[in-house]
Amino acid sequence: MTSMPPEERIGSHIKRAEQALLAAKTTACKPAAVTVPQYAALLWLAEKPGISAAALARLCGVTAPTMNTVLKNLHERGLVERTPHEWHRNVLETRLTPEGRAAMELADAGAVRVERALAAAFSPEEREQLVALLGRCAEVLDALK
Amino acid sequence: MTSMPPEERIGSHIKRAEQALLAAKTTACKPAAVTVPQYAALLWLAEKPGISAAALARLCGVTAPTMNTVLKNLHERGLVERTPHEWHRNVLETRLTPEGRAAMELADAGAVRVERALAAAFSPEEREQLVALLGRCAEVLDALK
DNA sequence: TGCCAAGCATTAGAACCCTAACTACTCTTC
DNA sequence: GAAGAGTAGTTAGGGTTCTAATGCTTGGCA
Repeated sequence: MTSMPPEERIGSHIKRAEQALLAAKTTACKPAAVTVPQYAALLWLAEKPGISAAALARLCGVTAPTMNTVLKNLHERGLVERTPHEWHRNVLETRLTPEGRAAMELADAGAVRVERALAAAFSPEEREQLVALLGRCAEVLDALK
Repeated sequence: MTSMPPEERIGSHIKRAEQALLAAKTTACKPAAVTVPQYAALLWLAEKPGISAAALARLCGVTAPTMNTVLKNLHERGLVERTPHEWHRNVLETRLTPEGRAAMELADAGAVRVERALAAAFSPEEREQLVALLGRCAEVLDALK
């Protein structure tokens, strides 16, 4: 009595691929003892040292409170340090510690391995198609908001 | 110093599409006052009344403890009922209540609306391509496990 | 000068999701 | 009949995610 069978729902295929991706990245990040969101934050921090938590949240596609908890966990483990900004007393500048950089590089090696394996499964044209089609998905769904 | 730019990572495009999908479905489920995972559980329960929580978890692609918490929330709100199985005393049969069915139908209307809008953005050939490419993604990533 | 909008950080509360571990029951096999 | 395998349910604990709300600082504007 269902109005639309699961197989015909494009969303279920997107979700399935994303689940597999998350699982693969989780195991890839395991040697570094960080989670996937933690790795994402560390990766952006390596590229933009001293960024604010709010800006980092935007880059990672999460909300500020979410990034707050991620950074809290990273800070408790000594992977990042947070120092007050010179002028904007309210802003905390976040940076990688040496341990944080090491963890990021270890996790990145695993993540890149996953990405390379994924990319290797497609021809350059297929890759381009896939990215384009996914982009249109995001566009349509965002417009639906 | 990053080994691979984000734009070249197929995974980031998959994640982006999935995020947009989740956001769209979340708003679509809002009139029924259920979350997306709750809607997924209700949808399968409508199709397979009396299913066990473990089997439902497998259908929804989550673990048994996760489904346990989802069902607990649904049960507290009176959307599902759970009765002991006749023979297998250990099994709890889960069924929709009338309120649960109403919520499912309301949420399903919104979810189908999202799926139709998504499908309308592609030609039949493109749709087929997208599903095939996503399937290959899941396959490759699962093999990586 | 003083007010106010904007941005940053944080807390609280709810929900989801996982792994790990434990308990209970059924069914098969010896 | 009894041991073991398999399945179901649950608890515990850590982590991520959201919305809503609060407090703080800064900079623009009257």
